[in-house]
Amino acid sequence: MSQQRQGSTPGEADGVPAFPDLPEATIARLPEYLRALHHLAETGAETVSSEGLAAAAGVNSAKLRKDLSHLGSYGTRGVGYDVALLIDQIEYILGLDKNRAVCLVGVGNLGHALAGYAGFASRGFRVVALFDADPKKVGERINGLAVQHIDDLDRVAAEEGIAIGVIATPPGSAQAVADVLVAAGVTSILNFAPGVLSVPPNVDVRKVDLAIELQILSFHEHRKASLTALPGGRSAEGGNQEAVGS
Amino acid sequence: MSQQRQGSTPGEADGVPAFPDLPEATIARLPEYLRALHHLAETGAETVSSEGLAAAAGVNSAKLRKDLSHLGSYGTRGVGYDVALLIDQIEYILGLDKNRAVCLVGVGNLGHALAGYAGFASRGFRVVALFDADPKKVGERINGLAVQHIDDLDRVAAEEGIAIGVIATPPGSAQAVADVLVAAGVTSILNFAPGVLSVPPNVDVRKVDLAIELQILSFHEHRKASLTALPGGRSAEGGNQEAVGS
DNA sequence: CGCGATTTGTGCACGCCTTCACAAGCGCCT
DNA sequence: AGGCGCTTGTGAAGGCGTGCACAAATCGCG
Ligand SMILES: NC(=O)c1ccc[n+]([C@@H]2O[C@H](COP(=O)([O-])OP(=O)(O)OC[C@H]3O[C@@H](n4cnc5c(N)ncnc54)[C@H](O)[C@@H]3O)[C@@H](O)[C@H]2O)c1
Ligand SMILES: NC(=O)c1ccc[n+]([C@@H]2O[C@H](COP(=O)([O-])OP(=O)(O)OC[C@H]3O[C@@H](n4cnc5c(N)ncnc54)[C@H](O)[C@@H]3O)[C@@H](O)[C@H]2O)c1
Repeated sequence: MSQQRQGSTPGEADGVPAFPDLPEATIARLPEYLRALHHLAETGAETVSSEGLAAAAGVNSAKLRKDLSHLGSYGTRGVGYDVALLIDQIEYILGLDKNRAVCLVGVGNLGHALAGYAGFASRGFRVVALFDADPKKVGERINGLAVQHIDDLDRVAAEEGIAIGVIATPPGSAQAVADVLVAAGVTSILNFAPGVLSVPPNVDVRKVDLAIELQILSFHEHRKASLTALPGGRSAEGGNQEAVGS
Repeated sequence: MSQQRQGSTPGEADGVPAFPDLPEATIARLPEYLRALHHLAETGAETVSSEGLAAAAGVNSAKLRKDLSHLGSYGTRGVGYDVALLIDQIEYILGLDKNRAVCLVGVGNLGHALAGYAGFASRGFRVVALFDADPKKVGERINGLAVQHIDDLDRVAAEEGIAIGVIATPPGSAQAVADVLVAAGVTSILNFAPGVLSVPPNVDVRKVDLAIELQILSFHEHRKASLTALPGGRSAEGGNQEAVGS
């Protein structure tokens, strides 16, 4: 009710707590901090300094402090951050305490691997439904979950309260599947099919394209090769030489 | 004008052509332009305007023009860009004309899917070797390629000239595998295991973490939910397609 | 009780990236 | 041949993110 922009503590038992608008870059790093924190917690650490956590997450310590400062003051000067408390905070901000329901569309080569992936459940998500358009796939059970026909998506999504959908179909079907998901009320999509999806502005799309990742790496290979080729004149590329630098 | 070494065509028979240092953000988008261009080429388009290509790639047209301008002037004012020429240009810059050899380590749930993925070959990469530490997996054939023991990685990488490695092992093994790859002369790594890899500065690492992607989506779900819970006001303005590549 | 060691939180400056707006260039039509 | 419409390429401005450097805050200890 009294949600002023000055609300401060998010753990507030006030129904709808103040929601800080974090920079997008910060949001993208929070999951990495969270993973590092869980790892620390398992090793028994109770507190951690910004320096230590930054190292575990692979970032600059100043950046980490600034990121964490955006979600409130949860550190103690001279001591560090309380690991358990920080985990709760980040999980709250990311909305992971909701144990969100996720559905997966396209149980092919990749979808099969995703459906059996334990890393989802351990990080705050429940895969509650699998869909495919191929009648031969429907009924197949993966990890105790039966593949359903995509025509049932609308109904199942409503029943299970699914807000996040994962697309693992061929590129040609991705837009159609996205349309089905959106029509079913899904407002977040993770897309593995190469290509651009068109969705309403209230729907968030993130894409994962392995070929793009490899092509970026390839660029740097190309760049590195052209650099090493400059001084010597060796036409590299193909023969592999040992690591230079430290 | 301000640049001194510029204007060199890629097909230059000069051995080592000038290599423009593109902004990292531009590099990350080139693969998306390339995919869109291939799609256009298949539909028979000979030229495309910055507006049209930008729409196909899901970006702003000014951004696209600036990106392309970094690799030279390959457009024609009043007409647009020559599709075939631009494809060649981008593929050259990304080093895709080399048809790079890639190896995959960890033929488990995910690795199996990756090994059978046709999207690598069609986008400029050859998966030439599969490795695993499990004796039961060694010898298994996937897509005509036999799984080899990771102890052979060093030898095979040298034979095949492998510069790019993909890690699909459990997180606990990822660092050890990275060390093996680096020792074998691999200078680019795509890592699917959650966690931070430590590698020499001349080695590039890109990571793909599905849980992170979902958690970012979860944050936006949380944000959207808290907005609709507030008294009226602004409905989410939301970004369209955002792709934050690492 | 006060002091020094330690670590957080942040003001600030810098550089990168995005976006706008428009002059320059090109082809086509008259 | 000349003008007109279209599109590229780019200067400039603004915004965002990063990293430095330091004051403020806290704890432990004498
Ligand atoms: N396999 C990989 O390692 C890999 C890696 C990166 C990206 N991808 C991408 O992921 C997607 C899936 O790849 P894959 O190898 O699993 O392909 P696949 O052909 O093995 O599986 C696709 C599945 O989607 C189903 N499908 C097709 N149209 C559908 C529709 N309209 N509705 C519901 N289901 C439908 C098919 O029945 C099939 O089961 C592709 O876009 C591919 O480019 C795959
Ligand atoms: N399965 C998925 O959909 C999925 C999704 C996202 C991320 N991941 C990540 O990808 C990785 C692999 O996942 P998975 O489900 O395929 O696991 P998995 O257990 O099915 O497969 C792992 C494979 O790696 C092999 N391996 C283990 N140690 C090795 C070593 N030192 N050298 C070589 N090979 C070794 C194992 O023998 C096994 O075959 C994990 O880190 C996981 O977190 C998986």
